[in-house]
Amino acid sequence: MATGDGTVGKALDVLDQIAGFGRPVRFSEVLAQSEQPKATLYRLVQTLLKQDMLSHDPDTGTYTLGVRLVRLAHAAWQTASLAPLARPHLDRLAAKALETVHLAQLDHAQVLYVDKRNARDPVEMFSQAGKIGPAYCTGVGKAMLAYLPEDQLGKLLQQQSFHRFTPTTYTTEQALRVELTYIRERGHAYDREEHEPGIICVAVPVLNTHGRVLGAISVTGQTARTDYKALEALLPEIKETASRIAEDASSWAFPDQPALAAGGR
Amino acid sequence: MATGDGTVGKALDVLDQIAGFGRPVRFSEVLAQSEQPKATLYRLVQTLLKQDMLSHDPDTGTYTLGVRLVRLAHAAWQTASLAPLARPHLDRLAAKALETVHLAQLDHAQVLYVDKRNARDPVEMFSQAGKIGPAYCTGVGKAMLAYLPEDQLGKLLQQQSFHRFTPTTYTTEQALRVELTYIRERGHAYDREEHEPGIICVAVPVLNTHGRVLGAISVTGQTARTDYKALEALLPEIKETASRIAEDASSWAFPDQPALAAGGR
DNA sequence: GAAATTAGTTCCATATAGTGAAACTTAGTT
DNA sequence: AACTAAGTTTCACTATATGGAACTAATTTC
Repeated sequence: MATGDGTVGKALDVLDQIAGFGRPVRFSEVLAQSEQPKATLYRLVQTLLKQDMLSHDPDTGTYTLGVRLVRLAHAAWQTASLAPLARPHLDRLAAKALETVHLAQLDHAQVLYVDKRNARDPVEMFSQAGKIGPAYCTGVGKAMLAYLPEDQLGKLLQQQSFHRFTPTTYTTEQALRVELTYIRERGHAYDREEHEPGIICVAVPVLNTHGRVLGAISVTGQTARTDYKALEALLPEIKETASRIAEDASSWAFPDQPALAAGGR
Repeated sequence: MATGDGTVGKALDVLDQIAGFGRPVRFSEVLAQSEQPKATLYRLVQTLLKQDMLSHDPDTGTYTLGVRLVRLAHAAWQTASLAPLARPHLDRLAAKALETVHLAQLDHAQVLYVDKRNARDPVEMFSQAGKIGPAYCTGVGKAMLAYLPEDQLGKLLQQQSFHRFTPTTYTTEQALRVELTYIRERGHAYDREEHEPGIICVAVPVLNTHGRVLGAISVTGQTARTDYKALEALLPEIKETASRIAEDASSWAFPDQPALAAGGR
């Protein structure tokens, strides 16, 4: 928990903490969770309040994440996540796949689902996305790990818990490393009920021009309703989708009107 | 622009700034916009980088908002915005209204649209929301201003630009204040093509139990396709929706299992 | 209704953590 | 090889954050 790093680090930890509650919280609740002494925490909260990163309801004496975060949230979603850019491609894939499609990115040792498309009810959205999961036992997670440079991979693997969720979960770094080799060879990853019984998926990484991992997409099914054969049949589509997303991502990075920048907000 | 406030404030300003670009930026671009001296800015960026609030692409030497923000984004959206909670109510309203429905909240002197429902294509979402607009000449903006306590209202009105967008735009504080009185009297606000020609709307504030302004909802139409009569006919529905949202908001603030809190991430 | 408990806020001497001018190191030009 | 611009590091200085403790509501208990 202790990210340590200076005042800014502490302030951000407070934000994370309050975000973690998922509801309005009182000062004392935060204090109980915090390592910071009362006065320090108090000042941090006050600072964040003045910065509009938190808001305070004087009626109930509770704190919530503030509007400025919501605004930044929007920008982050637009810029830092592949979601908005990948949307049309995912839609197309979801329509063909008739199964649940996920778009994920790496967040430290974990997988962050940034978008999800369900063939049946195409609505749902941001509320659905935002979930996190373990990297070592999900299709998208393994697909991304497989294409990471060794130094990063090493660090991330050390952070994995290798908890056994199901009988097929890889529970050692070595076993996982072998699997990653196969994934690199064939260009896609499987989830063979490694995280949840009855849930299988095929996943493909999204790599930019330099071969760097941007994210991964997957098509998920239930053993009751589908099998590997059916999912594999979709692989050309999935790979096509991944490369289209990668293409869009590479081109948008530098819209060639850097002149506009001066105009700012 | 200079929010001033300590190291945290400066760091957040950097985030805002990078968010403002809406694309990956180089250090020098940020530096050019910044009031901070090179070394200071550099350290701030490094800190944010270490904190995962920014990410750096070594291939292009550019910075983007980081995954941690995307994660916070999700939490902020869930907690700080009325959107997820209002969703089912808005859906119902949109179905009946057959017009565009907006949900907005106040962000300083501006209106932040946190959700938007279009009767025709019910998809779209976070990407669509997040827009901001002026408070003094939009239905939702005026609906919220009308119910603000005087001290806050005074401050906000000073920040309004009162730019004339159309012939009907209120361009003085005084004129707007008169309008606000009427809004309080009848309980709803109109946008009489004050922001965009041909666009009209009725808006209603969402007030919590204590009478505090949480947000506002509106139904928008085009003069070409509809008129005030038609929109007014929807008022009972709109007001009903607003009070339902308010109700939900009040009850969710304190789910009565505060014991769970200890479990947190 | 006085005493005790808990939540929230302010003080202030201290030292830590942030500052920024300048020097240095790449990397890219001419 | 000489020049320029972008990015990074250094270091003496000092502004800023720190946190123990004291203070002030609010609640609760006896």
